[in-house]
Amino acid sequence: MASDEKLGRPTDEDLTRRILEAAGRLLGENGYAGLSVEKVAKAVGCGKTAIYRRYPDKGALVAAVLRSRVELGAPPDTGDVRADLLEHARQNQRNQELSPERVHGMRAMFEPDVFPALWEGFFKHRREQGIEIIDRAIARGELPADVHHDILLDTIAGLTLYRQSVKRISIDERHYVDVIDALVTRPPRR
Amino acid sequence: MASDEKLGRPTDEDLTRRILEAAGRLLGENGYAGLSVEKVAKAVGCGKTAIYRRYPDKGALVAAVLRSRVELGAPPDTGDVRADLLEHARQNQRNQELSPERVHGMRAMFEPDVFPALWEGFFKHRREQGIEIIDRAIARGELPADVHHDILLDTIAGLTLYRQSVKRISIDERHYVDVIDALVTRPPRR
DNA sequence: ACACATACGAAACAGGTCGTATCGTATCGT
DNA sequence: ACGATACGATACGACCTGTTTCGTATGTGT
Repeated sequence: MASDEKLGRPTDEDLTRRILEAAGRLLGENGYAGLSVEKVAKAVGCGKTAIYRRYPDKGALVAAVLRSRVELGAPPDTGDVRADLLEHARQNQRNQELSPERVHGMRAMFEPDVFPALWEGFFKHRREQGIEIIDRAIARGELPADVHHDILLDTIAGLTLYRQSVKRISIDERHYVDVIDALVTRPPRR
Repeated sequence: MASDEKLGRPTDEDLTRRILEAAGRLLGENGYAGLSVEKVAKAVGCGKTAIYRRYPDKGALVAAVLRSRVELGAPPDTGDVRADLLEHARQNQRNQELSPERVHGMRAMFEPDVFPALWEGFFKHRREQGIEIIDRAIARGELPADVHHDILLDTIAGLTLYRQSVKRISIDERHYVDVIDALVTRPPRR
């Protein structure tokens, strides 16, 4: 039995890092369609083999790039639902906030070959964190028991998504506060 | 001088219609990347020439498909801002409401070669209609003069976008009413 | 009737891309 | 030393984009 170590030459993790870095840069510059695996290999100075061994196809590579640039920290728990939702919104914004060129990267999440992996690895998790925030608020009596979790969360998430991916403009924290205040004061019901 | 008629054989408008129809169907089935101009030509029974004469590239073709399926009716003017915004939101939803397979078509709007044409031909126009609704509401005293037009409109538009393109679920009219009510009651300020 | 201008379908083309396969070589554990 | 795997290089088939060329069809102006 001896060891759990894998046999053979180990995968070069530093190479993995460089692949994701270069792919991210090229994705930001040229968009999903303009990104070619061959260019990534060229930029890194490796062969296509190294890339295809790690990711089954281009979509998986791009999904990995996006996930590597996203944070999935613990959901905030300040005791105040407005503060929690504000931090939740901030996290949304940070995860989507890319430099102007890289808006292409963000939009790549809608590619049919990219989205499913991102839903499983990211959106689902984010939703669960939001649900937690709201459930705690209900328990504290800050929100009515029949509040519509998803509508409330999707409104906040949608504002960021629309701004970043359509209009390419970030949102002032003050405006998040206004929208969250409105939604908490008159919450959508089931 | 005589006539304004164009010289030569006139463009076959029925063929144009069939091209957009077939392109829309294939786009819905296979997404943007899975759509090929050659397949469209094959489906229609025409040559690629006929397509490239109408649209300079694949992106323009897809943009034309999306615009052909979108309504840009007059902005509602009921005298009540809540009713106007609800109709505005309904229009958003109708414009994005595609059968499940066709969610691919919707997402194609984020393609770098498609988006610019759609911004000019659609989003900009929709925004102007929303601004009009809000300005009339301010004039009637239903909204404060320092309301933040874009944040209010983007919140409504974002909810639909997030739901349709990320979660693929339509929104009950009742929930639009709730969200709009909250936003009008405590509007985001400048 | 006839010339002209344009649209049409078919086909070939160059350039790029994806993803696979095949080399020989390098680097690990046993 | 040996087996197993990663690595770089290269070639490959299949497909796609967008251009061009050809002969043909269909309109207008004289």
